Amino acid sequence: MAAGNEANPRSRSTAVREGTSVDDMVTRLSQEIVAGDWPPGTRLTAAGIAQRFAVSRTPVREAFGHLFAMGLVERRPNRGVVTASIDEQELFAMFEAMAELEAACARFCALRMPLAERRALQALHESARAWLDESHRAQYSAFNDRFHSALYEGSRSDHLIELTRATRARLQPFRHTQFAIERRTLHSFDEHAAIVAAVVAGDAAAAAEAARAHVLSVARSARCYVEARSESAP
Amino acid sequence: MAAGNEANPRSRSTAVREGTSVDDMVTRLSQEIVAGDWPPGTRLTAAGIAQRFAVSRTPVREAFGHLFAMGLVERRPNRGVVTASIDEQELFAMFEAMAELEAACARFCALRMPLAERRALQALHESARAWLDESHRAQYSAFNDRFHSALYEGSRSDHLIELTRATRARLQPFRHTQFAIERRTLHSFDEHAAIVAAVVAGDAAAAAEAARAHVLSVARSARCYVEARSESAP
DNA sequence: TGCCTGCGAAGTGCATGCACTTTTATAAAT
DNA sequence: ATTTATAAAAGTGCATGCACTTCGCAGGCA
Repeated sequence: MAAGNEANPRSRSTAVREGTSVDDMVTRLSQEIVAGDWPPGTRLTAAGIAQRFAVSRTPVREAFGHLFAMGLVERRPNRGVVTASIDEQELFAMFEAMAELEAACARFCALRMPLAERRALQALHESARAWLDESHRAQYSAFNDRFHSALYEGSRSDHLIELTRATRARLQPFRHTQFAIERRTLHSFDEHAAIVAAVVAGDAAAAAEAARAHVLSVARSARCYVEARSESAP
Repeated sequence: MAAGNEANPRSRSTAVREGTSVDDMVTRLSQEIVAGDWPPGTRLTAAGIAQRFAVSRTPVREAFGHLFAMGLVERRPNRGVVTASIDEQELFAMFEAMAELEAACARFCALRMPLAERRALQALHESARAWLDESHRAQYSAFNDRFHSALYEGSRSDHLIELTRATRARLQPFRHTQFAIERRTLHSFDEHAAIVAAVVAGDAAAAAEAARAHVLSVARSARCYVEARSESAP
């Protein structure tokens, strides 16, 4: 159902003490869940995953712990883990929280970003003009990631950045689809422009409001997408 | 150093399948770390903890994973876990994020709390008058927890509530001490009053600002406390 | 004396086995 | 035919063993 079999029997001696076998599994599994390879509710058996990654069940259980902490799977005592399902209400709640987090980041940017960094943010934003056309969807998506990262980092508030990134990661599969919607790229660019203008002007309230509006706008697009998908395959 | 030895050899048969041995350890260890029983940087050995809780090292490792996810310990590959140390800068970053989170909660309260709940919040706040005196410090602290919880729940935004609670938990040991400071209780009460007034009035911006100011005020108290402690025992 | 080197203890990380629980398949009874 | 009882299969959760890594310390060398 998901990616192929990685049971690559590289000489055991190299696998031992690799030190990252758990992290490796966490990375791959989270990517797959987030990408939608495993439909919500899919049961993940320790033995199955262990075989796939050619390790024993012990590290797999540890990896499950990480995935649980990330909110990507649900744990039921004595009954294993299943991939988490996000219903529409939870999804909107997460976008709502995301909007507040990004608003806080934008607010701090407006308050304390150094002048050079404000100019850099503006330049980054302007650079996206080249990717506005539908044919450069991938490039615009990559730019979008950089833009939002710059907004987070600009807040200079490590814990806020951490929370924002974590929430963003969980929303990844739903944000990712937004640019499939007609003209969304243009709206996104305009909304970014409002954020940048407020940050450059040092207007904290306006920056927060613009960032909030932007995320909620993305949320509406995602909601359309989810509704469309759930109708097509109920 | 921390609590006593729980190696209670209850008949193995009851311990088996208890289903909660890991959760139990996580709860206890997190409480102890948060309470400061284990000074930051203390090394936690799997064997030691296993002996203390009368389990094997496997569930202990799983518990370590949870503690790591909570940010209470740091993990170094092949070198075990040590209790996390929060330096002053990180501490302030967390309070800063907390201020934004509570501001967002207060904002949503002002926007969407039902009338009955606003009245309940006001009543809860008023009830604290009875505990303003220094001699009722414990009662005021308990009230304070309820008040903030009501503010989170009132936001009606599950993910935001989750983030706020998680951050609050990590700040617990530092918030906890605030009421040791002279007259802090009175300031706290006044700040709460401002939040309540804005929420009741439905003024989102004022509610957010009042909540933010309140948390930052707590942060200043905590900072004084940390500075005092680090001077006394360097 | 100061720096490297190799040994040993301590401790992590993973594999495996087993007891127990849940689930599924099968058989009996109404 | 449907429901209930039962047994086997599948799978979780923990204990234990062992290979490997790290760290501390004594002895060799300059």
